[in-house]
Amino acid sequence: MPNEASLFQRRRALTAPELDAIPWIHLLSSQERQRATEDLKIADADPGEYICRIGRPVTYWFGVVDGLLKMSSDNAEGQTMTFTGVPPGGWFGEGTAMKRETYRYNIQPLRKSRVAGLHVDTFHWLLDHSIGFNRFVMNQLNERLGQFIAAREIDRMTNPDIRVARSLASLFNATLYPGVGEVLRITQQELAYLVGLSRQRVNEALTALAANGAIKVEYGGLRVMDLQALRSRVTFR
DNA sequence: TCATTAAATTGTT
DNA sequence: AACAATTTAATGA
Repeated sequence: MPNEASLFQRRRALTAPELDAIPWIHLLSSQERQRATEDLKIADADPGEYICRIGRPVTYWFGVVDGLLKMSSDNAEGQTMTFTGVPPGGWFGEGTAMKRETYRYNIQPLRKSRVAGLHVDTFHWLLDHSIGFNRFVMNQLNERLGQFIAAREIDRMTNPDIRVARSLASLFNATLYPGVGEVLRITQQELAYLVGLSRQRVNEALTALAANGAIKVEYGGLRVMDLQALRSRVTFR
């Protein structure tokens, strides 16, 4: 069984474009950036592999460079409950990293992904030294709070079309996931896992959303045409 | 670079 | 859950 300890055994340094794509790197001074760059690691993660597990002590603050991850936890009955997906540009675990506690959820790739990691000690060093970094983390926490409130609302939705629409709107959050852009790379099967519907039903919902002009369905991905419509549309058909 | 083949994804029942 | 149709990725000349 692979675990997070083995993940960064396959690590390597980041290439220049990979480094450039990290949203917070540009907020640092040259000195801070140098320290962060020296510590940053990147690794390929396979589907099902654990990037972090509930209860394990925090060792890294993680970011998605490429691919798609899912954040989940296990409830009392042992059932797995998926909270959300994490698309490219997303960084997570800052709350736990700040408190140096143990992870509160499991993170696994839905497909082959490239994951970057910053050691928790370096994370704290940046918190102690960089105002730009603090601003990023604060903004991140604030946005995520909004996400979790939205997620609770989504859970109460019974209409599958609306569930899919709102979930998509969350994944297209430009602040939390700056790597996504216009096109979200996600298959209908992957989206089905995230929203907890069958692939068929997701396909039907996507067709309806496309008919409304909110998105365009592409092979292996979705293009946003009207993000507001995804967020606010109350009913379809 | 192009043609062929395999694999992945989508649309539908 | 199964199937056909479509798109992409991989392979090799």
